[in-house]
Amino acid sequence: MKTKNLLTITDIAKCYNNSEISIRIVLERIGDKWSMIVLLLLDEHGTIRFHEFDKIIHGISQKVLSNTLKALETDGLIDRKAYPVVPPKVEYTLTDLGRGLIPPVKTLIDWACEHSVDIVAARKNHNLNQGKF
Amino acid sequence: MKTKNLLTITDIAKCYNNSEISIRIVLERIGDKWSMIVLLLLDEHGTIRFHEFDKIIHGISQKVLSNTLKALETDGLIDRKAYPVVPPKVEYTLTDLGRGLIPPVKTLIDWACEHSVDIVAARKNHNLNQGKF
DNA sequence: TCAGTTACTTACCTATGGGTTAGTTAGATT
DNA sequence: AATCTAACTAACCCATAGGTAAGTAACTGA
Repeated sequence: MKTKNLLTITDIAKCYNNSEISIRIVLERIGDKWSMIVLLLLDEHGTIRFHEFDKIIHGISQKVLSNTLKALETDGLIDRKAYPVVPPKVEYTLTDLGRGLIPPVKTLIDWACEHSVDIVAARKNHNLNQGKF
Repeated sequence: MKTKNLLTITDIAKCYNNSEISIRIVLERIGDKWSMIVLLLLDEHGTIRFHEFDKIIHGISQKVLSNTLKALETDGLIDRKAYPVVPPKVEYTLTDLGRGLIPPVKTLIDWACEHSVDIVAARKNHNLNQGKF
């Protein structure tokens, strides 16, 4: 049997002059439930305070919001500025690095908004063929 | 106190003439550990058989590979063609829908390969400042 | 007859993401 | 003295993603 000359994911990544780690790092950071949304909102608003996020992102809990912001900050995508006042005031903004991530993310979202209908249709169709529903 | 006129994620999505559901649908599909990698490999190779995936994707288990492929097929991103032979032969390819997803995904990966270094550096720096390590 | 091949499933387990609710801090305001 | 506010943290729980190991189906070739 002739074996195809298969490229591994590492090979592909090497074409991009980098290892598969790069891909994983970014996927793990922004592939979660809220990170992309936080980044997009910051891009729209410029600056957002903690309790503002809490209000405008429907369904996120304070704990998870806190975790998400902390992770994004740790990875240099957003900036946290705390004012020494009472009650506390903390402002979040995009860093340059985070701002750079916006275009690729938007490209993805553009596709999502155009094609999520197709995905849902395919899903429905597939389930019909499987006799579900 | 003057309240800012904050845009919710729904508002933002509406600018794209679509609901936040679109975003979530796509994020949930390709935000997992392996989907993007499978799509990229299919884009590179055109056609891949099950056990070929098994070999070229380092670290994926047969169960998870099976789940991933099934999910991508259900959502119309890849095509599964089974030949009635023994031992079995099954070929996976991208659908038109799946092929369309490649450019946005690559845009993201390009960014990842360029900037994962910055993320890692930020992470290290942050941990140093926190006195960790 | 028995091993080999391919594409899976099945049973099982663990780590983790994310949710809920309640508590804390500390000065400003009433 | 009591209450309010903003930004969290802590304790707890559950569902699920993903991993391991083993099994199955069904024909081929030795």
